[in-house]
Amino acid sequence: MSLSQENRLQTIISHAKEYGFVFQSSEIYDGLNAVYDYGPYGSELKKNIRDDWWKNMTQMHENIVGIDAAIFMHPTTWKASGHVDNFSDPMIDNKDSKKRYRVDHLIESHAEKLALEGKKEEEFLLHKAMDKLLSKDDFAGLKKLIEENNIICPISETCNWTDIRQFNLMFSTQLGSVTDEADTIYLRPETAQGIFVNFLNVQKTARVKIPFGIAQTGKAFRNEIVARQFIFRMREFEQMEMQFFIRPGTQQEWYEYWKQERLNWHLSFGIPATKYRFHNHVKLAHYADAALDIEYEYPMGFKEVEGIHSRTDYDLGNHQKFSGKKLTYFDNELNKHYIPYVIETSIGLDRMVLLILSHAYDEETIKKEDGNTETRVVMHIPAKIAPIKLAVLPLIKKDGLPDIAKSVMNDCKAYFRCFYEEKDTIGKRYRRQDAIGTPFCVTVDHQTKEDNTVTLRCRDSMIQERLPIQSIKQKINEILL
RNA sequence: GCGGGAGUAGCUCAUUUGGUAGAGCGAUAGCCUUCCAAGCUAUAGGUGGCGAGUUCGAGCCUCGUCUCCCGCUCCA
Repeated sequence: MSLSQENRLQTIISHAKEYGFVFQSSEIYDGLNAVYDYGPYGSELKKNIRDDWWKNMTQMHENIVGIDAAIFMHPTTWKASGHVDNFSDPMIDNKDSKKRYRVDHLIESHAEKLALEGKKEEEFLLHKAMDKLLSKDDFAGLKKLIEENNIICPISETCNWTDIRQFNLMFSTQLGSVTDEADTIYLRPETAQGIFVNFLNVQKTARVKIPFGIAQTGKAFRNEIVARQFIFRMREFEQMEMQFFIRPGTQQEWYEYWKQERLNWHLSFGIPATKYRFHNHVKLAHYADAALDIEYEYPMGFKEVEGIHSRTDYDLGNHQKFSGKKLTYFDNELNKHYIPYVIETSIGLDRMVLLILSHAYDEETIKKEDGNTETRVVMHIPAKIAPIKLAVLPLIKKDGLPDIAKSVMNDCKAYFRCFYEEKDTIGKRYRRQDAIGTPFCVTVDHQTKEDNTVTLRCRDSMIQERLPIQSIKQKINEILL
């Protein structure tokens, strides 16, 4: 690898733009922070990854079924899930220590100090003022309260504060007429809740028995404080999630099972295992009793691409509580009702796209016949998810070669994505396909007219073999499976 | 959000101390070509991220703003 790591992400971003994988959103208007669009090849790649995941999770696991839930959900969903309470606190930063605090925590700790000093009256008044301002979301008033009480940062010991900002994880909007006391609804911050609220619908209609899983892919939205590193952390992103419902008490074994199963899926793309590692969570989220990340070594270091969470009965239990509807499962073998436990596998599709781009991008130094060397930019995208599977190329655009090539194209295009091109020299066309990760090129030459054979050129090895024209379709299909 | 760096053609960059923009690659059209980007011809493409200010004159100086990268911070 001739590229230094620090330039590598930048190089990949440039390549992704130049060859139609990823564009910045609304670029003609200077873009929108941390929002990106997928271009012609990027959207194919993303779709292929999604399809492969879907096939692996549903088709290959008989006890997993899919759903496609709406992005909008009843507002109470997010109270039950814990998102409303856990992720909407006003925060303030100290400009000297650069530390960020929850405003209520900061004021509370000052109140405690007052209490310790015996200043009960002041403590009472401070609490009262804080509660009043908090209930009105009066951030300016809260900041004034902090300054008037000379509440300092415990680290820098200064009172040099930024303005107070609300970090609400969820994007909100209004459903129905705004003048009509419309309810605030949220864009889902995770797809998982669409699965949980449909638990009984799915279980009964698909007639599945525990243990079973529900899979779903779809967009989720998080108003990240800091969203960066290209498509790694976006505010609008796509998740591929599966919630696996199990008997209480069996979560450890299923946790281990899915940990291995999911890693196997990653390795099925031919990516070296050394590029992956598990990271066990020490601090657990509010819903989990065990959690780990599957991390991949991106250009910017090991980062989470997928999470495996043991979510216990937290979600179903809370939805039962908030909805008043029973969400239990009757287990015939145990002859009893229970709220199932859940193991979740949750992967970021966009992170997976970046993973593949990072893995695939290569600048090869190759020797030419005249002894000089040159650089070949090639995307080693695993064949089964490559945007284009086969490029069909007439060696030159006369002598009837294009007609034969077009017939190959027409013969294959119903089975996998093909690309036809006759412009420029054959070498140039090969390199163009390398740059977008097309694993195979078929070239029609003059010999084709004599014996109905063509050459099949492999992207990674650059080796060509001569094959009967009729065998191409089947050959590519076999490799892709 | 704080600190640092950066925004000039699709990409990589250049424009000597301010004088109204160039190159390579790429793209498009055509010619030539029997297998790995470097033949020939022509064409397209930039209100220098955007907006103000200073100046006779701003890509270059000042301010604001947007966006990207890095570090810190945050992270279900």
